Formats: sequence, structure tokens, C-alpha cells
Amino acid sequence: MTPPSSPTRGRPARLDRARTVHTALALLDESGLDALTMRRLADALGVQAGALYRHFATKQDLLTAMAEHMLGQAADAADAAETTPADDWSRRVAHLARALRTALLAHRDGARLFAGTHATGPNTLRFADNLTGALRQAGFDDEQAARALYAITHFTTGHTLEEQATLHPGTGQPPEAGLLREAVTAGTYPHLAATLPTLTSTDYTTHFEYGLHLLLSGLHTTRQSTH
Amino acid sequence: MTPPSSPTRGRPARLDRARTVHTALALLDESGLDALTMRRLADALGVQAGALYRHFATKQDLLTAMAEHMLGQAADAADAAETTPADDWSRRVAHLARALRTALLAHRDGARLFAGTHATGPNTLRFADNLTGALRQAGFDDEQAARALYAITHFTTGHTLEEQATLHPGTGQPPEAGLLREAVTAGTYPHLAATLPTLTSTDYTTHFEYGLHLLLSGLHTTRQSTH
DNA sequence: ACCTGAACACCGTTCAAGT
DNA sequence: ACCTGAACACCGTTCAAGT
Repeated sequence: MTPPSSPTRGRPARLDRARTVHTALALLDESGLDALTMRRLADALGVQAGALYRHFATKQDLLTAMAEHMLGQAADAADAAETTPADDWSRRVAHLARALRTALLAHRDGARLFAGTHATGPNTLRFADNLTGALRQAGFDDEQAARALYAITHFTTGHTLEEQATLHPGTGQPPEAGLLREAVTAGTYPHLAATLPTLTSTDYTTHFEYGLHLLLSGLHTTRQSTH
Repeated sequence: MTPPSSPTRGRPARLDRARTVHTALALLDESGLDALTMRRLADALGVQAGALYRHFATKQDLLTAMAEHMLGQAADAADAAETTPADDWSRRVAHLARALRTALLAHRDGARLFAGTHATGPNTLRFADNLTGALRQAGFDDEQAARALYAITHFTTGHTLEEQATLHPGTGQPPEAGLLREAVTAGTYPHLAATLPTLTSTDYTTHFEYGLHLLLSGLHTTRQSTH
């Protein structure tokens, strides 16, 4: 028999940043961000809570490392696309925006984790550099490229935040769509009533693609007017 | 002398939802969302923490009421604009988006508060109905209007979340721009290096206007192609 | 060098008991 | 009816002491 309380089969289970971040992300997926406490994480690692502070100065520091790790997926997708036969620039930008959303969706509360930290690690910077590069190579000047980077990433995090919030009722609200439906039919909101089917649709990919299309279309217009 | 520990000069200071939400928003502005605890709020109200639960089932319930109150400002601005000599539709939509950002900026951590709740009260619905109405009256069909509503609000919350996060270093990071600058110059991120001046600009209004312009321009193109 | 044990100063929430 | 007091089951973080 292996000792029942040991999370890995090895003996003393030395701590390090990589293993800690990995376990933390697994715990995040299981229980969500609100349930991710230093004590529970320490438990999963077979260690006392205080031991975590030898590798992370603070819980915020750990969360930042988790967000940075999460963005590795987006950065990898970005790098892979870079070596691909040069697409139309707007397809490349769209691909990167989708990669960011996918990376955030890959972990429960991923968007909230990302929005709540300020990762400036290699993965985050690699992704941002790649997206900015796609814009500059498309002919946007440095200022426009930087602003477009922000517009795209802020829309993506805003959207995904909402998507994941309605996905996992988390710590609150009823069935979500029911709440809105009920409130709208109770009060007098003619425009919300008319658009209710779309407003309560759970096809988030289509919602995301529409907003992304708007941004890309706007970029297209801006680019033409300066070329 | 008035008793030094009484927050208002009155005597027993009966509790109600309105006064509680008001005091909570004042406390939010003073100390930020992380420091807004039920105990501290109770203290400011001259009451025990447990008493709050007679008016709010849970802390999340209180936060939702705060967010809903916050959106009153945006809804009022929306209503005022509705009776104004009919602007160009894109100016009206832009006005509403700006009103939302302004409402979120009106309180410390306002965007985080709004993003972390799911207010479906009269203020929130009034604002959303108004924005959806502006889009429908511009000629967008119900589906497009609903999707555009989401694109605009998600961009606005995403942007303002970031804006307020870098405004108040909150619970973490150094001077913010310094972190990015340092990381970029240390590693090899040519596109971020080239765009660094804009990336580290703290003129958030211009950043916001650029993203908003992109969305409106995209909407303009979409509208023309169906008209 | 790395972790444990124990403590400090808090949390949100519940609920009998008082008034 | 509304609030207090006190408790329950937690938190993040620190730090002497052990190994």
C-alpha cells in the first residue's frame, strides 16, 4: 500500500515553482479560483502552507505565475502561426485573438485569473510581441499597432470573463439566462425583449467572433485610409 | 462633542439597503475592493457584522446591489441622451459606451466590482435597453444589435478593468510601466520594444477611444453592407 | 537549506439570546 | 422586528524551531 495521503508516490516531494504552479492549476480546474487557497494547495502538495512562501513571496505572486504559465499555450499557437505560409494579415490577427481566448478557456476561471494579475513573463511577452508584430507587418504604425493590441486583448478578456462567469454560476446567481429573461419580461425593456433570443444564447464562440470581426473590420478601414 | 465613534450624528442608525450600499461605495472609494469586508462595513455603519445579513443574503448580494447602483449614472446619461436632438447613430452609441466607462471609473475598482457581479436591476437593464435601442434604430437587426451590445460592453469592461488595475497598483506589482519596460528591454521582443512608448502611455482615454472607434467603424461597414 | 508548528490578525456566515 | 454576542470554520502570512 502507498501512503494514502501522499499526492505523488515519491517520498518527501520537494517543492519547486514548476510543480507548485502545475498543482495549483489542477486545483483551479477542480474547484475554481475562490476555492484555491494556500492551505488547500499546500495540502495537495503534501506540505504545510508556510512552505509555499519559500517559492512565492505572496499569493498574488503565485497567481501571476499561474497566469504566465497559462499564456504559454497562446504564445505557442502564436509562434506556430508565425512560421506558417503568410496568411492574410487579418486572418493571422484573428488566429492570435482566438488563441488567447482558447488559452483562457483552458482553465476554469482562466480569464478571471488573467485579468487579476499582471504577468510580464516570457510567455505573455512572446504572445504580445507576436500579435504586435502581425499588426506592424500589416502596415500599421507603431502607435496603431500598440492600440490595436490593447483593443483586441481587452475585448478578448472582457468577453471570456463573461463567458466563464455564466458558464460556472460560481458563487451566486440562478441559471443565469433565466434571471435576465425574468427581469426583462417583468419590466418594460422593449429592445431587450426583442433581442432576448440572441442575448440569452450560449453560443459564445459566435458572440466572440462577431466582436472580433467588428474590430478587424475597423482595422481594415483604418489601414485603407492611410494606404 | 458628538460621540467620536458614530459615523452619522443620528442615534441608533437603523439599517436599510440604500444606506448600506451608499456606505459600502464610500468605503470602496476609500480602501478598495479587497479591503471591503462585511466587518469593516458594519463598523462604518455602527452595527455588528451579522446585522448586514438581515438585508443582504450574502456578500455577493451586497456587491451586486453596489454594481447596480453604480450603473445608475450610466443609465441616467443614456436616458438624457435619448431625448436629445437625434444625433448620428454612431455618436449616440459612442456616447453610451463612454457613459459606461465613466460610471465604472466613478468608483475605485468599479470595473472589477461590475465584472464580478451579474446585476440585472433596473439601472443595468435601462442602460442595456437604451444601447440596444440605439443600435436597432440605427438599422441593425435584433441579432446584430444584441451581439454589438456585448462587443461594446465587453470591450469597455475589459479596458476599464485594465485601466483601474494599473491606476491603483492594488495588491501587487511595482510602478507598472516600469515592469513592462524592464521586461521588454531585458528580453528580445522587437515589436514590443518598437511600440513601447504607446504601450506604456497612461492616456487611457485615447486607448479607449481607439478601440471604440474600431468597433464603431466595424459596425458602420456591417450596416452598409446590409443596406 | 528547507520544512513544520504554531501563532497573529483577520475573514464570511449563522444563530441563540436579548431589547 | 431588529440587532448583539459569540461562535464556527476558515483565511494569508510570519517565524522560531527542528531536521
